[in-house]
Amino acid sequence: MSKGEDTRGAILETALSSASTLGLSGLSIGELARELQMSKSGLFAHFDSKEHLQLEVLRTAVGQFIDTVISPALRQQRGEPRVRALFENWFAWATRKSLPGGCLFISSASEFDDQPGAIRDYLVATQRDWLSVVRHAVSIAVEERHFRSDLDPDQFAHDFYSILLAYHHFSRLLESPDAQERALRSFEQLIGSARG
Amino acid sequence: MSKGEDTRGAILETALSSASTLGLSGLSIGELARELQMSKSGLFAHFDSKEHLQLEVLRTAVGQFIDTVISPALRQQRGEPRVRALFENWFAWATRKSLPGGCLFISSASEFDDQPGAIRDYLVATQRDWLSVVRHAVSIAVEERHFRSDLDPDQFAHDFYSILLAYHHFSRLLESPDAQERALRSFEQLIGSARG
DNA sequence: GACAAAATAGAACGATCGTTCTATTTTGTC
DNA sequence: GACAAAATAGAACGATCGTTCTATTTTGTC
Repeated sequence: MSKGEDTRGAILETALSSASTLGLSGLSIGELARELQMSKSGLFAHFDSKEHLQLEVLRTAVGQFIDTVISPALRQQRGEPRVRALFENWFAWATRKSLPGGCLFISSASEFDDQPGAIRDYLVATQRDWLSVVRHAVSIAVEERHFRSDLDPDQFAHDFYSILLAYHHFSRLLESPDAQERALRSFEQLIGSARG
Repeated sequence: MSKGEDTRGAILETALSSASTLGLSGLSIGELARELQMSKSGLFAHFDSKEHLQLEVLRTAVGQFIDTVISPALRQQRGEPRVRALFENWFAWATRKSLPGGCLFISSASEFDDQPGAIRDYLVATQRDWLSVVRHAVSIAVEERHFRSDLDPDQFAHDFYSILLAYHHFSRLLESPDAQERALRSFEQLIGSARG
């Protein structure tokens, strides 16, 4: 790994962490340079534009999401266990130390839902991918007869993600101490109704 | 109504609308002044600080929320009809023309969940109030024997709001055409399980 | 260690930010 | 319509924004 790639990686780590609390738009090249003790122009040279930096931050987050949430789940047994793993791993993701402000995808969602452009497009694609990973795991669980055959995997994926969205909202803004417990309960109910 | 109050009201209307798409932090006094064809300093004089302007925008939104969602629901029959009205009225709120960017409370939530201060405090208080309005309507429905007696109104309010949060996410970012239909279906299921 | 290439720093750009100050205009009352 | 009060405008502030340019330093290769 060359020096440049090293620096670039360090910048993206720091930027990801601060984007999770300040939002992607809240990122400031000057502020990042100060944190990393380098010059604005030196930092800028790695990305050519702020939007490109923001996209790279999102790509970094996607990489971590795959490593933390998706890949470990794929190593679990097909069917219900894998669906459960996706759910549990997501919590590990949303509470990991490198994301002090919670899931970057969720916080960026309302930030960019009205801002057309490359960032919004990438966010939308990412969310669609995530939903289809869940949907696919669910249809495998139907195949394996862990879930009932008339289950709608699309609706399940939707309800699955709803639980996570609500958890994020309640735990971060309202600081409800029972947010996680509630999410777990909702999830068990969802699984229960899927078993039929 | 004096001239000053008139202007102030017009500023808040415009600011609310643009905050719904750009976020509360995205508000710019210079940009607002341009839209309203007045001077920055003339506009500024009404609020004394940007944070105060942001708080007043939120207060304006709360007023509209009460008028659109809560008051009409309180005029409905106690019990399940009132709970239904709260749900339906919320959709009118989230799609109203003065909020082109959707519900300001939801978009501000992830924007300020990591920014301590008066705005965050006010948002938290607002969300708590809203949840307790729902909770109260639900316990009345229990009293009226529309819902089963062992129903947990707190959990119901949580699930109720989860549906709205998910709808907001899916309809705004992913532009799912079936988001509302899905929300309605989830709501009917929630009501069904509450009847017991 | 010479040397080109890669990485970083420094200074400056035009633009915009929120805010303060003073001057001017408009409003409402007698 | 005179007159004080209220509302608005204008100019300027220091700070920060993303970006561009040129100069310097550091890296990696022979």
